[in-house]
Order: sequence, then C-alpha cells, then structure tokens
Amino acid sequence: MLKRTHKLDEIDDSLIGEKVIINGWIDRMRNLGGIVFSWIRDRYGLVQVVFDPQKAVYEKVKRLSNEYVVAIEGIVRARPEDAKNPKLKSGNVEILAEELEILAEAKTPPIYINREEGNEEIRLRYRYLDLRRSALQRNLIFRHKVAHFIRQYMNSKGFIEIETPYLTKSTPEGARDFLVPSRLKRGSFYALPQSPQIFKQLLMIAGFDRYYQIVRCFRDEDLRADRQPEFTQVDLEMSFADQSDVLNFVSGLVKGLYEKLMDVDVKEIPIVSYSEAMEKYGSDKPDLRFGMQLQDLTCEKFANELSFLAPSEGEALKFIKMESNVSFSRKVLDSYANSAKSKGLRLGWMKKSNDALSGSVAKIFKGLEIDLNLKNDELVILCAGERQAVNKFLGEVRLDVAQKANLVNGKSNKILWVVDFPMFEWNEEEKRYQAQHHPFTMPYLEDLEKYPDDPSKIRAHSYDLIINGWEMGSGSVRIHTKALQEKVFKLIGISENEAKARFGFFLEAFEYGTPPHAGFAIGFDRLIAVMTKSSSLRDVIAFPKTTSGTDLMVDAPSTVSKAQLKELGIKLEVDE
RNA sequence: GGGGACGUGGUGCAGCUGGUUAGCAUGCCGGUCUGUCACACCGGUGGUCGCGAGUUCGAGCCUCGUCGUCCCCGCCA
Repeated sequence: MLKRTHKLDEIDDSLIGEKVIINGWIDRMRNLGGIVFSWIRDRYGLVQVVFDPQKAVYEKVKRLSNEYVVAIEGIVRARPEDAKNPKLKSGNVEILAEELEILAEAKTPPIYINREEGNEEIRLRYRYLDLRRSALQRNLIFRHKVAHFIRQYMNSKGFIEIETPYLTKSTPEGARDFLVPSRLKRGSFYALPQSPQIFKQLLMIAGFDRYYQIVRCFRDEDLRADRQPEFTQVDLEMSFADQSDVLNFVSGLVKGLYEKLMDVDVKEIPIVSYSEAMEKYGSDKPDLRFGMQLQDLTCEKFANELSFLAPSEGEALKFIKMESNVSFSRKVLDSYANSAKSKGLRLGWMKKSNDALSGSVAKIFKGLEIDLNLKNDELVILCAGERQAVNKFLGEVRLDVAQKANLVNGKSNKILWVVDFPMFEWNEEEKRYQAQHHPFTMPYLEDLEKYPDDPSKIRAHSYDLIINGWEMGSGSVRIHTKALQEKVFKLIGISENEAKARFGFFLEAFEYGTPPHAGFAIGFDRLIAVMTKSSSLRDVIAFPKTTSGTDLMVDAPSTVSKAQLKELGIKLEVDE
C-alpha cells in the first residue's frame, strides 16, 4: 500500500511542489464533469485533492464514494488565487493526484459524517461512524490532552499512580453496586467499585503518601445527562495533609488546566460554606454565572401585615429579583405558585411598572414600609415556609429563570469551593441518618461534642468543587482513628457486627499506624464536558450508555447462555 | 418508581378538526458540466407512518397497551 508521508494537518504552503502520499477517508466528492475535487479527511485535518482528466489516475475516480479509505500520491500545489478556501486550514493548497489506491470501500453510512444533524439513537448504534465527526474527535482528543496534563501535573508533585481492584467488595453505604457473580465461589459476588475510597486510604496507611489514579467507577443508579453508570474519576489522596492542603492543591491543578488547555486565567477560587450557598443560592452547587441571589425578608416587625406570606415561628420569607427584563407570562408564574403549593410553601410575585406595584402580592406590600428596591419592570418572586424548603425551592426557580431567560449564554466559567457540608442527612426511607459524603469523612469534633443527640447539626470536613453549577468533584478529610470511625458507623446505624463484617479489615488497618490524610476526586467526564461546553457526558465518552443503561452498539446488557448461568450457580426468576 | 417530549423513505423534518395519491430537504442511482468547496442543473429510486390491540364507514392523526431514545423528579455516600 501507499503509506502516508504526511498527516493532513501537515499539508500546507511549505510543501508546494513536493510529492506526498496521504491516507484517509473520502469526506465528499465534487465531480464537475471534467475536473473532480475530493476532500480527504483524517483525524488531523481536511485536504482537497484534484483529479485532472489529463492524468491516468482519472480513470479510477468514478469508483470513489464517501467514506472510502484511500491512499493518494500527488503533488502539492498552490490553488489559483480565486480558488483559495480560507475556511480550510490547508485551503491555500491542494494535491494533484497522480496515484490512487482504494484501501477499503464503504457502504453509504446511515448517518452523515460531515453534518451535525442526527438522531442519537442511530448515532449510538453506529458509534464508530459518529466518532468520525469532527466535534466528537475534537472532544476525545481534548479529553486525552486533559488526562495527559493531569498525569504530568500529579507526577511532578510527587504523586504515584497506583491501580486498585475493579473486582471488589459490596459496601452497604452509598449507591447501588454493580455485582459480578463469582464462579470459583458460587453464590458469592464481587462488586464493582463506586470509587476506590477504601483502597486509597489503605494506600495512605501503607505509606504511599501521595496517590492518584485516573480510574473508572461504577454506580448502578438511574442516569441523567450528567451521569453515566460507569464514569471516570481523577482520584487522589494525600497523607499529612488537611483540608486547606487539598483545596490548594486541586485549585492549582484546575488553574493549570484552564491556563494550559483553555488559555483562561482562573483567579482565586472562592470558598463558600454549605450553609451560605444554601441561603444565597438555594443550592449546594450554585451556578455563579448569574446573580439573582436569594434575599431574606424574614422579620417579625411586619408579621401581622404580611398576610399569608408572614413567616411563622421557625419559618423564612425570602425572595429573588429577576436579573433580566424578561417578562414572565402569568402561566409561568402560576406554575411556580402551584409547584410551591405542592411543597407546602406559599408563593407570591409582584412587579413594578410605572412606579406602581402589580401582581399577586402587590396589595400586601403597598401599605408597608418594606423597600425591596424594585426598579421599574423588575419582577420579584417571594416565597414563605420552612426555611430549607424555601431555599431549595427558590434555588430551583433561580435556575429555571436563568434557563428561560438564557442568562448563562456565553458567560465565562465560574469556579468555587463549597465546604462544611452536613456530616449526616436523614434517610426517610430507612429511618436513619446516613453520611452525606461517605462514612469515612472526618466530622467537626467540636460539633460532635456540642450536639451529641442531633447528628443533623454536625458539620463535616468535606468539600465540593463546583464549576458552572456542576458538581465537579468532592473530597474530605478522612477519619484516621478506629474509635472515631466506629463512632460514626454507630451514628449511621451500622451495628458493631455489621461494621466488622463489612469493614473489619479497614478498622483493623487503623490500628497499625494510620497517618492523618485527606483526598479528593474529580469527575473527569464532567470536567471535560464543562471545558468543551458539552451538554451531555455522551459527547465526551467514546462509547457511552443510553439513559436506560444500555449500549446500543454492542447491545449490552444482554442475556447469557444457560450454561454460563449454571456455571455460576444462578437461576433466573425473570421471564426469558 | 413517577412526569414530560419524541418515534413518518437511508438521514433530517412537515403532515390541518380523522377523509381517500403521505409532502419537503438531503442522501442514493443515472445524465449534463474543467475551478468546485454543502458545486450547480436535469431525471429517477426509495415509506408495513416503532410494534400490538381498539374506536370509526375510514386512523400517520383519536384511545389503550408495549418497545426504544431524550429531558426532568425520586435515586446517585
């Protein structure tokens, strides 16, 4: 075969007059009757090849079609002045074909490679064709560059990449596990790791000091645009380090990434407490690309005059002002009100126009000396009720408004840390507290002492990295003593026996000299998505799954043979 | 587990209040064309309207079920 002398991004003015061989796919043919133009594509670029009727090779051109794989030998020449194409990187030149070898023919593809359109179902079924599209190639190449940068950065800071097992043990806390049946120990199952959490802590105990891994994690939960059942984390752990060490380190990494790969100068990354985030944005992952902070109007002074909005004991009255002049239809406002009502909240809205108030609660405010500082045409939505519910609801309204009013369009990246999450949250289904981050997180010891009977008040040394409203990663300072770890297990209702059965080896390890340590994990897929402005993780994963967890290309999951099941000692209850 | 949107030639879409021949673009095939770059022009091919029931004189359209894709809630330490 004619082996390429150049990749397609190397074909430019500097090669004019030289003989080259290129390999690639036919992107598109333009047959003008006599002269024939063709675009050849590889992962590096796009180049125009000319077939001249005077040349012998012209005879073969009729056999060519889109997506054929070809080798072409020819002379690089300058295009005529009026035939240059500034849209192409190689648009000043073209290759005059002298030799053509068809390396592979191709059927007409079921999707357009050179257009953006396309139904996702078909694109996923023919993922290898979809991946030929430049947008996806760009994303995956960028993903590779980010991974490369991260490895370089981590290595330069003394981190060691160590692999941890995929076939491991099911743990009671957290997400549902993917299970893998054992053949050698029939009736037993491995679990795929939700994260290498315990292993990396054991590596700290083993003395590796600074560990990282770009690693696959698995969680058998329902999917979303930002959630795949298997996803990649940049997992890291540091011994003799506290929260500020981890925050500083990850901040440096993120800054470096944006600087090197996006040419963006990231300023100091602000640190916001969980409670502040909830009060100001009604979210533990606030999107700071727009304002519309939640404002507090809770006061007893006007309680009697605020009518149905008046907050009773322990309640809050808060509001948000619309940032834009976008006017909302009555229908939208009513839908907010209905939604609030269904959550046991009271909602009102009003607008100032021509210096007069109008809206559902205008009457209430007209006689009051409460000044919301409304500008003309400014809409305000007020919500009263249980404080946390009000925060959460207005946080949702804030996001909905931003989306409807297109407030994020083109805004630059907003990165922040959210710290001091609650250690525990109440699980209504199981009627018990559970760890909000994970049970190995170091609680605030002072809180632990202060509120021995109210786990909900105990804060954790845990922290999330938020970019543009996406949770981009989370981490914590870890517990490193057996006594404290046992105490936390007890608080979340894991009995001594269960703790021993599930984590006995881990608790035991604590007794052999465990350094204080802390760590973090970055959601790698999400990071790539946010950096490439992709709205779905599918656009940054080579072979992603659908929202029902299937792979449409290989058709997985699928049934297996009776023999396979028998070997594993498994009988199916579902109908086949 | 729940809510919503969608499913019509290879592909992307349109299809009125249910009315007889399912339309457009593109692709594909054939033809004309020697400077195109989403080449242009002419002609042609191509559809069990996701699948299954039902309502009706009549269903792409209405009803129920089912399958699939996407978005959201629950869930995701």
